[in-house]
Parts: sequence; structure tokens; C-alpha cells
Amino acid sequence: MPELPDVETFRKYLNRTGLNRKIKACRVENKKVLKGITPKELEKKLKDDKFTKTLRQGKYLFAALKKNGFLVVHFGMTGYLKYFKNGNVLPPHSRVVINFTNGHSLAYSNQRLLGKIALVSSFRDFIQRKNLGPDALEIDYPYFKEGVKNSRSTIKSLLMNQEFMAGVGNIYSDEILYRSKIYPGLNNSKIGEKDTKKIFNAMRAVLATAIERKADPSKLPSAWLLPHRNRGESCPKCKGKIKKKKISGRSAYFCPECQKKR
DNA sequence: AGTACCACCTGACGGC
DNA sequence: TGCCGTCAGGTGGTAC
Repeated sequence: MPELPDVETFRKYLNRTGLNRKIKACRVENKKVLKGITPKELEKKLKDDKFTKTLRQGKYLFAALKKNGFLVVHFGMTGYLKYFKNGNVLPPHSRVVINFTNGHSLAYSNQRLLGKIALVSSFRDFIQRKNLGPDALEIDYPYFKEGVKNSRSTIKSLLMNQEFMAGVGNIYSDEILYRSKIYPGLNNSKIGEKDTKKIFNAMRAVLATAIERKADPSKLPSAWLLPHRNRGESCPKCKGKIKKKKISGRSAYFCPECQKKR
């Protein structure tokens, strides 16, 4: 479920498992996840190098290499990292596997192959090329307020707009709006100062809490929408039925009682 | 500018 | 049981 909190959790996981260890070998199991590099090239570049630090912006993870720039990792809808002991069976849907000299390996798993792995010399250039906005946890309130003011889309669409700010996706945008008691299809031109502030605060709180709980759905507060984000389930607050509706092309879940259209 | 629709992929699920 | 349509947390392109 790779949105900002998930990717931040992967970043910390990579820090614990893969940093400052010599890479013995790399093997590409499915080249569809590679962007702008061939399996041979990637395998050659990673061999004998090591990761020195990690960075994240939005849903992109960057792992700095000592010699060869940055490994860029994007998780799509089904990607994750798994550290395992050599000799064990590969994690399911392993697409790229990195062996360290300590007898362990790190797998990039991705069932649906929608994620991407690349190698770039500058992560700033990469971000610029992608037109990626500042990270959702890095922006300040004036920036957010200005964005709402200048936008004529729905609030859900703005929250998920990676050029405006990076990191919030379909699930967490729903959570942020549920906690703000705002209807996801509300047009930004109808959102006043008070609600703008409420949404901004909810965004920070939701992302911070989710990171704290390692983005594990079973550990998220039961008062949140996320554990009940299914058709037919009840709102934890008013016990009304959660509704599903397509908004700006994505399935939005919300409580019609708590999030009135106004 | 914003939205709708399609594409990229695999796999789970419900209806018949 | 088996087949089929639909849906899923990602991005990116095209057409209105």
C-alpha cells in the first residue's frame, strides 16, 4: 500500500537492513520494473557498490550508492521490500534481488509490476524531470493554503496531485478528509480558511500517526476510516453506512453523514 | 485547468 | 466447478 507512510516505512527498513553493506551481486528477475536501464547494466553497477544513505520524496525512495549515484525505487500499488537470508526461498513476486556479502539479501517485490526501479546520477534532476512537488510532510501551511486557493479541482484531487505535493494517494486522502469532516468531492473554490487549516492539520496528524504505526493497517486507530474502508461497513463515529463513489477518477470512501456536501 | 478514459499488469472476488 | 466481469492503494498519455 505504498503511499507516503508506507514508503517512509520501507526507507527505514532499508536503513536497518541494507546500509553500508557491500553488495555481492544483483539479479533482475523481471526487467519490466526497470526504467532506462538494462538488467545487465544494473547488475554490473550495483555489484561491489554499497548504499550509504536513503532519501524519500513523496512515494519515491532514493538509495544513495557510494560510486554510482542513486537507486530510485517506486512501489506502484503492490510493491514492498523484504530482507531475507540467502538460501531461503525468494519472497513472492521478487523482481529485483540484491545480495549482500553478509549472507542476506534484499528483494524488491511487486506483484503487479506497476512500480519502477531506475538508476540516476542526481535525485534532484530526477525530481525536476518528474515535476514532483515538495513532500507532503515538508510543506508549510501558507503553501498549502495557496494551493487550495488557486485550485479549481476537488479537494481529493488536489491532495493526490503529486505536482502540488508528493506522497498522498487514494487511501490517505480519504482518511485526511474523513478526519476533517469534509466531503471528498468538494470543490476547492468552496473551501474557506477554517476548513483549509483543518485539512492541513489532519494531513500532518494522519501521516505522522501512520508512520509511527509503520503504516500497518491493523495498528491504525479504530476511530479512523481506513480500517473500515469497505463498502457496507459502518462509520466508527456515527454508525452510518460508508459510501463509495468515483471522484476525480478514483474510488473515494466516505461517510455521507459526517462528511456533508454542504 | 480539470476530468474522463485507456494503458500498463496480476490476482482476488462475486455472480451466474 | 468454471468462466467472466470488476476491482484494486500507482503513474502517464490522449482527448475533450
